[in-house]
Amino acid sequence: MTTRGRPRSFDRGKALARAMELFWAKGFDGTSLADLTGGLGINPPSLYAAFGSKEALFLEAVALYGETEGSYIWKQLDAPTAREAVERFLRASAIAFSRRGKPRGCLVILGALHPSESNREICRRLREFRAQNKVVLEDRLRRAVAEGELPEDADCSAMSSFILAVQMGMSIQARDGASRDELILTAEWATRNWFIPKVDNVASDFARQVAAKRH
Amino acid sequence: MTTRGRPRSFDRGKALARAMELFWAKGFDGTSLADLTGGLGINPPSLYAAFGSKEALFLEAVALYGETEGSYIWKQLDAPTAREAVERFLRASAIAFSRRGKPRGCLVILGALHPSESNREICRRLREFRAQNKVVLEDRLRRAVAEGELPEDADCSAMSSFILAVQMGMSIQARDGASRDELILTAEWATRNWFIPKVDNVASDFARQVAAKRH
DNA sequence: CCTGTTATGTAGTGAACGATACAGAATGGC
DNA sequence: GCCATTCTGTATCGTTCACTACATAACAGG
Repeated sequence: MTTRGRPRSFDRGKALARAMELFWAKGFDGTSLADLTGGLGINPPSLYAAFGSKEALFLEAVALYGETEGSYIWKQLDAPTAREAVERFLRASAIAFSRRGKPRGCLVILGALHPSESNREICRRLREFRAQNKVVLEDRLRRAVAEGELPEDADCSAMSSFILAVQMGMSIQARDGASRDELILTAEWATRNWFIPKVDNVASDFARQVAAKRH
Repeated sequence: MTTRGRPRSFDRGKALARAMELFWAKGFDGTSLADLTGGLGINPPSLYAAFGSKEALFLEAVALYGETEGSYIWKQLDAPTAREAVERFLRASAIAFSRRGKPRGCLVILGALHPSESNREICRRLREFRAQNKVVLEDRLRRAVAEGELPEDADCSAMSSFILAVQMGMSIQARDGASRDELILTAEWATRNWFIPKVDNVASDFARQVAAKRH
C-alpha cells in the first residue's frame, strides 16, 4: 500500500521550499493563497491536499527555515568560548539576513508580529520559537559562567536579551535595505567590548585613558 | 464662513488618537476599516469625510505618534553628553514601549514591515522616518566627536546603526511580552561599556584584569 | 421661512480573501 | 477490464476587504 491513486504532479519538497521563500519575503498575512498557488505553480486543491491549510504550510515552512538558515545561525554557539560564540552568532545572522536572491531578515522574527483573529496561533508559535531561542543562548552564557569565562554574577538573562535584541534589530535593518557590511558592523559593535564587570564607570575611565594614550 | 453645514458629530482629535492606538496595536494591514469605524464609533462615510482614506488616516496617526511618544524618546538626545543622550534615549524607548494600557513597541518600527501592493507607500514612508531618525542620532554622535567626547575616528554611522538595532529589537521584545524592567536591562546593556577605542582585544584583557582584581 | 452646504446612516459596490464541491484523470491491485 | 484510491483543474463558496452612492439630517446665511 505504498503509492495508490493518481501520483502527485509536483515536487512537494521544492514546493515547500518555494512557499518558505514567499512567507519569508511577505510574512504570513502578506502572503495570499493566490501568491502561493501562483508561486508554486499549482491549484488550491493540490495545495490543500499536500499541506492541509495555509497555516500548516507556514508551520512546515518555519520548520524548514529552522533546519537551514536557523541551523546555520545557531550552530555558531558551539564555538569554544562564549565570546566567539556570540560574535559568530551575530555575524552569521548578518550574513543569513542579507543573502543575494533570498528575502532579507529572519522568517521567525518577521513572519507574524501583529496578532489577529486569523494568525493568532502562528503568532504564538513564532513567539515560542523566539522564547526557546533565548533559552538556548542564555544556557550557552551560563556555561561560560560555569567555565570561568564570565564572572559568577554575570546577568546571563539580560545579556541574552540584549544580544537577541541586536539580532532582531538587524532583521529589520536588513529589511530596510542595510547592506551586509552595515549589518556586520552592527553585529561587531554589539560584542566590541564584550563583558566588562560593572564597577562604576570604570569602563569610561578606561576609555579615556586609552584615548589619551593614543595622542 | 467658518462653520457652514451640518457640524461634525465626533471629536476629530480624539478619533485620531484612537485610530493611532489601533494602528499601533495591530499595524496598518492588521487594522481593518471595520476595526477603525468600530473603535472610533463612527461610520465609514464620516471617516472618509474627516480623514480621506485609511492611508491618509494612518499617516496622520504616525504624525501624532511622532509628536507624542516620538518626541518623548528623541528629545533625550539633548542631554549634555552623547553617552547620557544615548542612555536616556534607549531608556525612554524602553519606557515608551511598555506603557500600561498602551500598545507595546513602536508604531514607526512595527507599523508596516512587509511591503505589499496595498501598503507600499506606507512602508516607504515609515522606512523614510526610520532613515531620518538614524541621521538625527548620527549627527548627535558626530557632535560628540567634534566636542572631543568621542575619538576622531569613531564610526558614528556604525554606532548609530547599532543603537537603533537595539531599539528595534526592544520594540519586538516589548511586543513579545518583555517587562519594562527587562527592556531597561537590554537598553542598559547596550551602553554599559560605551565607547572603547578598538585596540586589539584590549577590552577583554581589561575585563580579565578587573575580574582578577575582584577575587 | 427657504436655500446652500456639510455630515450622517443605510446599504450597498466590486475585488480579494481562505477554503471547497465536483467531476474527471491517473495510478495500483485484482 | 474494472474497481478503489488519490490527485488535478474548473468553478466556485461565503466572508471580509476598502470604499462609496444616495437620501436625509443639521447647521449658517439670507
